[in-house]
Amino acid sequence: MRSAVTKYEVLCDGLRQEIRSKLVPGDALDGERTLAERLGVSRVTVRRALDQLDAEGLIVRVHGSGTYVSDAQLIGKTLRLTSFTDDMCERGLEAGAAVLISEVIYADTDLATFLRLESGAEVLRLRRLRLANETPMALEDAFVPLGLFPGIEERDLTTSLYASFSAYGYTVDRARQQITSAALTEEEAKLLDSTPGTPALRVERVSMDRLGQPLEKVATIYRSDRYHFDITVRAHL
Amino acid sequence: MRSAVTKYEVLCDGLRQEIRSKLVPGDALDGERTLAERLGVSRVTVRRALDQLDAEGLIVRVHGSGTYVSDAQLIGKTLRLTSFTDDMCERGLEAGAAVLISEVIYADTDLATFLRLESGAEVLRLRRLRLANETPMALEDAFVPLGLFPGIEERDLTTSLYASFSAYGYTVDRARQQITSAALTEEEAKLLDSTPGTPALRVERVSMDRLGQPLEKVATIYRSDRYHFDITVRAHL
DNA sequence: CAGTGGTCTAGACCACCGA
DNA sequence: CGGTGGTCTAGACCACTGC
Repeated sequence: MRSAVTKYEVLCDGLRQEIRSKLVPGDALDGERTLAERLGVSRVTVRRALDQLDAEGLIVRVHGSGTYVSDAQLIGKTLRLTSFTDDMCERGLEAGAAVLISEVIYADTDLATFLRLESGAEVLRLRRLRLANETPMALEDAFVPLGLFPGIEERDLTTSLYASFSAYGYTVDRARQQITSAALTEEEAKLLDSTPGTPALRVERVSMDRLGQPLEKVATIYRSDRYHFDITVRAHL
Repeated sequence: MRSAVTKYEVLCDGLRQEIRSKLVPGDALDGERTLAERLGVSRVTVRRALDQLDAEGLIVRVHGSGTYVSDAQLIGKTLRLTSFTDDMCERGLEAGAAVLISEVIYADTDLATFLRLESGAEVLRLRRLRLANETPMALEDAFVPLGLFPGIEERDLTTSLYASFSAYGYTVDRARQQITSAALTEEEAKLLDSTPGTPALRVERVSMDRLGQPLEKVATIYRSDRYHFDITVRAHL
């Protein structure tokens, strides 16, 4: 847990707390000027905090009327990028991974393009079975450039890759995902404890840091009876 | 096209233009103070515009160094809620719809919960085949509360429902989507010009306005060989 | 009409980067 | 060190809501 440092972060946390504990959906918050005075900050700072809560969907601001607590439970929080591990945590399950293949390969032109490398560059290929409470959920093929993460193949690969990345000073900021569906092959079905031909979700993801540097390319097959995507998308940008 | 009214919107558009036309990824923008002076606005306003572009992934700000154009093409634009019609437009295809069923039904408890109605309330059920350039892409079942949209069943239902909504003063602000996969049934396969058992993407969506009022519930089956989801998700928030 | 949120300003100080 | 972005302020005016 990192503590908030800026005033608006503190304010945000405080308001979140207040909303969760004292208020119910539909309740009005204090006006911006009132909040500013009560908390000893400027109105601009209050607004910045409220902007944040608005973006999170916790509050609704109505021009000329006031600021209200929204139906938080109706607004899925997901739209946020999460790792498989976080994902399972949120569902109250324990994430695990069994490493099936861990090998150093040389990027073909296709992979090199995705990861912005020269073709032939060294890449760790990591094939893992992802588990939730010991149950197979997904089959994952990750490709990680060794140029960025030298020696990563020696680390513990049964947990979140994102955690390992941060040991090298890289943080995943965003990811581009492509979601399709496909029938399970015989091998996939065997590993996922299912039957061949069953429809499954196939997700290809390229994760990047804040500067757009690709950190990994992952292809994952999810058992669609055990996993689905829950996303909230917004219109205004 | 609606024209921008506020200064920061104008600024945003101007900067977007400049980035697209004069600059390439990696180029530095003018400093915030320089921009403010050049454009005759305050620095706060400049920052607000830059915040916007940052959120869109068009620029990268580096503390102590400067603001730079990011690799725009690597950052998928989608994360924005789009209607099928918009979606097809963006891909350069012409969207169409063939109405298969249009009937008034009474909400069962399940549907009533999703749409926040009392069970038994009147709802328009609209089953449509969605087309792109005449080719079947998806099969859609939409449920629209007639209490909010009286007489909507008399309107042109071969285009975007979202457009009809705005005629009633409602705008879709966000939607909660659940993405799974399923095998095509015989009926679905027939309509989609495919074969039964083929894996397809199944999306359930509840669209809401800014206040969280549910406007429609839609279940859609996409031919996964012709359609996939392309989304960019972000970590920070 | 008074009170709300929305926009905008001019100026201050801090933290960080690179020469 | 100077220049950059990041945070914060006090105060102004506008647009909208609801009585």
